[in-house]
Amino acid sequence: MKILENIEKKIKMTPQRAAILKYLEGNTSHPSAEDIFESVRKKYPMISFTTVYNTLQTLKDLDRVRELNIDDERKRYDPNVNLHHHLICNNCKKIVDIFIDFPLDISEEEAQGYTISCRHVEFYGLCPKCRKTKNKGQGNRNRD
Amino acid sequence: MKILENIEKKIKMTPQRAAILKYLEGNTSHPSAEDIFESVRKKYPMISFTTVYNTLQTLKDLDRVRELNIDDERKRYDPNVNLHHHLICNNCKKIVDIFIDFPLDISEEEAQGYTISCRHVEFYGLCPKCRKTKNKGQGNRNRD
DNA sequence: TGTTATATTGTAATGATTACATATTATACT
DNA sequence: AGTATAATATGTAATCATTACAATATAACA
Repeated sequence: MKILENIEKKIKMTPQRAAILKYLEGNTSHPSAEDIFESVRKKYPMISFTTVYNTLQTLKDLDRVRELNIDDERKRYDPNVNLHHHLICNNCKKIVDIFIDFPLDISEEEAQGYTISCRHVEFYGLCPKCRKTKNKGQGNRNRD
Repeated sequence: MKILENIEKKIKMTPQRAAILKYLEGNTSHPSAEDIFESVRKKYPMISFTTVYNTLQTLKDLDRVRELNIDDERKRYDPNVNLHHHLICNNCKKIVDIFIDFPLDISEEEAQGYTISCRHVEFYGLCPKCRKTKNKGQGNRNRD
């Protein structure tokens, strides 16, 4: 399901929300709240950071956005809520999707009494760009 | 390798560090910095939060501790640096270990040019205790 | 068009983590 | 054992992401 699909029926549509939704629709860059804020601000300079967080919360509640904890510095958001996994660059923090259905079933005993609701595989490594420029004093976050 | 093994040869040993190391050795509770601070403080009331963070940084640099991003509220630390995965309760944030070697190899194409250095599977769910007490206004972090 | 619930904004608060300057101390070398 | 010194501990302040809140504005619906 697309993030925008039928969303106007679920939430009150405002120009700010429309701009955030437009930015997120089909976006595979796994933006942080700040990324979203900075991008939307170009068209709506009056938008508030709080609105970005509020909208993300609303979208999370409606399962239209997934919050990722893979970046140790900030939360990242993914409008693709279908099952998939992620690969992050330890240097620039660029995240890419991994669409593989790994066998991750575990027994009840292994689950130690927990009821499991979801699974996520995180791959950590170095992206092609950072591998090339390693050992040159780099350490900057990706800003594609 | 145990966390304490040969560690005195690598770092300057102090009573504070010894207390932190003792707390971490064999600890499977995946404590936060605050957990460590509060526990160590019982014996060493003068210990500083900064010392806890500094020591954790030192241990990370020496690969004696692994920093976990699985809890969205705070970083958690694991003295077991051998390959394993984790299961977290969405309610109380209690984390348990999963010692299963899942097949997680991906092709070069699937890695999209990244050099992969490690893999981590995160399971999310509800622990037995929280499942029982659900819908009773609970929402509290685990404090075993 | 008016009403009203809901959203937006700006600012302030919070909470985790880091930076920094000063005081202390473990270690190595006489 | 005594001392030098490089590393560590401490306390406080700063930073950064995120959340709380109160006042204002507005989309949706009658």
